[in-house]
Amino acid sequence: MPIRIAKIAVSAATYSIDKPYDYLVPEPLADSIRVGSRVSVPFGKGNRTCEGVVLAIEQSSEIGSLKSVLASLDRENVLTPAQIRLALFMRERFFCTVYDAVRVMLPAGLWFDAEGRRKANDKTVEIASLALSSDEAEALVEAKRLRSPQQAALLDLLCCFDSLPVRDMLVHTGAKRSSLAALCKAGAVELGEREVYRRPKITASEMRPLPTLNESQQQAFDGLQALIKDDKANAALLFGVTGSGKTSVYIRLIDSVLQRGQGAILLVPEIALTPQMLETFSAHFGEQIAVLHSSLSIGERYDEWKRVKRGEARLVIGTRSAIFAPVEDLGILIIDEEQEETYKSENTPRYDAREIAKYLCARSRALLLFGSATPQIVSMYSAKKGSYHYFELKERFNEQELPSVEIVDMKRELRRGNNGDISSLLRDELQSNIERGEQSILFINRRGASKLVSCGECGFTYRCPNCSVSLTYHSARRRLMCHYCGYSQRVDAACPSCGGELRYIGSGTQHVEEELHELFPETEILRMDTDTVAPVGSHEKLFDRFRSENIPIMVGTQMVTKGLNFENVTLVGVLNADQSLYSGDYRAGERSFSLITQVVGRSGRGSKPGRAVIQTFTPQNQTILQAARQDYEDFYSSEIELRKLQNAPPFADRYTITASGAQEEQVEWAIRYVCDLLRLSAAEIPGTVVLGPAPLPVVKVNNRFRHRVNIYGIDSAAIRKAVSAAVIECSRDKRFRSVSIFSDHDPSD
DNA sequence: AGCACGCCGACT
DNA sequence: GTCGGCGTGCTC
Repeated sequence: MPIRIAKIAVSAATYSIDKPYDYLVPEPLADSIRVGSRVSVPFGKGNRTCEGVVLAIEQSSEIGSLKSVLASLDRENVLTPAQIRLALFMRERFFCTVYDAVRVMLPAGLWFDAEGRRKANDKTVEIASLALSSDEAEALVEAKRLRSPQQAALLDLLCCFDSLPVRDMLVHTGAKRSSLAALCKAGAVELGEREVYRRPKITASEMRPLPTLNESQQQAFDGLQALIKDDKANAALLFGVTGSGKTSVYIRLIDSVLQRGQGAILLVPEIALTPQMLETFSAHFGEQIAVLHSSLSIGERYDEWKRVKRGEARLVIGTRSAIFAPVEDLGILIIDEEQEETYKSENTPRYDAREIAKYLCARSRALLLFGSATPQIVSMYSAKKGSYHYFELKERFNEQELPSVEIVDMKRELRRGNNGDISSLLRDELQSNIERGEQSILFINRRGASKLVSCGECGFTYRCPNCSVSLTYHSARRRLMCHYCGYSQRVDAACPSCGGELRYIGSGTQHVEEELHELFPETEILRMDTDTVAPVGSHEKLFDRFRSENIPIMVGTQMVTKGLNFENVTLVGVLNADQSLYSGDYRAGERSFSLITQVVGRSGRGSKPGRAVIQTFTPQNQTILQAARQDYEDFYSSEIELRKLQNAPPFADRYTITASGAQEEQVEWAIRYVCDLLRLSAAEIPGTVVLGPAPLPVVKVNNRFRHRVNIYGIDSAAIRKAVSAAVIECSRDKRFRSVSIFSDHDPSD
C-alpha cells in the first residue's frame, strides 16, 4: 500500500532551519489534507504542536520514522499553487521563512487565536423562505388575515419575495418572532441561513461613463493597451506630472482588462486611499471592486478576500498587502506613486510589493505599470535603458500653469532679525491670500517637526531610557515621548539636573500654529499632524472642513502633501525644505525632490494660478532648485551621475545584514563575524563590495543594540545566496546565542 | 526559538 | 544517591 507523505512548511521553524519537513498523512485525513491547506503538526523534541502549510504531497513505499500530521485546519486549500510558488520566491528574495510569507499572504481572519478559534468566520443571516406554492400561500394569507394579522403580513411579504432575511421581515412588518415561529410550525415557512459579505462602506454614487482622455492621455492609453493585448510580460513607467490625470488612464486600462475577462490590481500608498478616490473607482466599476487596506475590520478584509478568491470581484484596490490578493488571470497590475516607501514592509517578512509585482506580472504575463510624477531613479533608469516601456503625460489637466515658485534664504532672514518659522515673504503672501479669500497650505517636514525640551542653563535634554534618542515633546498629550519605543513621561517644571529653566525648541506644527496666530490674530488656522493619534477618518473630516468652511490656512506634516485637490488653494509654503536632504541615505535627494514637488503641486489646482514659497537654509542646493522648477529631467541627470559615483542603485544592488541584542559587545562580535564571512564569499563574486560593520544611526532601540553590514554588487542572486548563508551560519553558531540576525534588501532606515 | 539530554556540583 | 544547574545539539 502506498504511503502518502506531505511536504510541510512549519510555523515553528526559524529562518536558519526552514525547509519542507516530511510528515505522514494518516489514512483518515487523506481526503482533507491538500496542497495549499493548513495543518497542525508536532515539531521538535517536545513535539509541541504548531501550524504548517502543505507544499506538496508525494507517494512513497518507504516507511521511514516520520511523525504524522495531527489534523487538518482548512476544509479547502487556502493557498493556490501560484501562491505557494510565491511564498517560496519570497523566502529567497526577502530572507523570511515560507510560513512568514504565508502568514502575510492570507487575511488575518483566517488565522487562529491562542484558543485555536478563527479570528473571523463566514457571516450569515437567518433567512425565511416560503415552503408552500404561491397559490397555497395566498390562500393562507386570506385565512390568517383576521385572527393572525402579523402572520398574514409576514406571509404576504414572502409571496412577493421568495426568501428574505428574518431581521428585515420583522422590522418591516413589525411582527413578533413568535408569529414567524408559528408559521414555521405550521409548515408554511422554512428558516435557513445565507452567507453575507461584510463590505467596507464606499460612498454610493451614480455609475459614471468612462472618462474621456486628452491627447496625451490617449496616446499613453493606446500604447499601454497594446501592451496588455500583447500577452507578454511587459513593464511600463507612466511619468505624469501632478495633475496630469494618471487616474483617468488607469480607469480606462482597468476597464479594458476587465472587458477582456481578466483581473486587475491597483496599489496605492496608504495615504492616497481616500474615500474620494474609492468613490471615483466605484462609480466606474461598482461591485467588481474589492478594497483591501489596513483600516478595514478583520471581518471586512476576510470577506473582501473571499470575494476575490471566488472571482466575484476582479478589481482589487488597496495598499501594500493587497499585492497578495488571489486574483485569477491577472491582466494588469498598477502601482501608483511607485516611489512611495510604504510599498516596502519594515517587519518580517520585509517584502517589497514592487518586487512581488514584478514577479507576479512576469509569471502571469500581465502588464506591470508604475505610475509617478517623481519616479524612483532606478525606475526611470530602467525606462531609459529600455527594459520598461515609457509613457509621459506632459500637460497638467485643463492646461493649468505650474505654480510660480520663490525660494527664501532663511539664513538671510535670520540675519535680518526674523528668527521665527515664517519668512517675511511668506507672511506677505499669506496676508494677500487672506485678503483675497483664497486658501494656503503650509508644510512642515516630518523630520523637523518634533520638539525637543532642553535646559537653557546646563544644556540637559531628556533621553529615552530604552533607546539612544532624545525624547520629543508632544503638545497634544503634554508629555515627552520616544518615537522608537513609545515610552512616555511627564515633563518637569524645571530642569531635573540643575533646576534651570526648560526651553522648548524645534518647529512643531503647534509651534507654527502659534506663530501664525500672532501674525494673523483674526484668522482661523487648521492644524493637521501625523503623530496625533487620530481615529480612522478624522483626517478626512479635517480636509472636508478645510474645503467646506474655506479655512484660510492649513498647517501640517506629510499628510498635506498628497493627492487631494483643493480648488481654492493658491499658495503653499514649505517651511523647512532642507530637513530631509541630509540623512546620509543615498535616497535622500530623491525623497526631498519628490516631497517638495508634491507640495508645490498642491497649489493652483483650480482656475486661479498658484504660488509656492520654499524656505531653506541652503537656497543654492541643486535638488531644491530642481524641485522648485519641477524639473525632473534635470534632477534625474544629476542624480544618476551621483549614483554612478557612489556605486549606488541602479548601478549596484544593496543588501544588509543587521545584528541586534541586549549586550552591545556580543552584537559587535557577531556582526564582525558575519562581515568576515561575507567578505570571504564576496571575493568570489565579481564587482561586489562589503562595507561596515557600523552601528545604525540610532544604535539602541528598546534596549537592543543594532549594528549592520552592507553589501553592494551587481550579481544580486549570488549576493543573496552569500547573505543567506552568512545569516544561517551565524544564527546556528552557539557563541552568538544572545544575538539575533536578519537580512534585508536595501532598507531605508 | 524551544526543548531534551547529559554531565557536574550540592544537598538529603 | 538524586535534584537541578546550564552548556550543546536538533528540529521530518
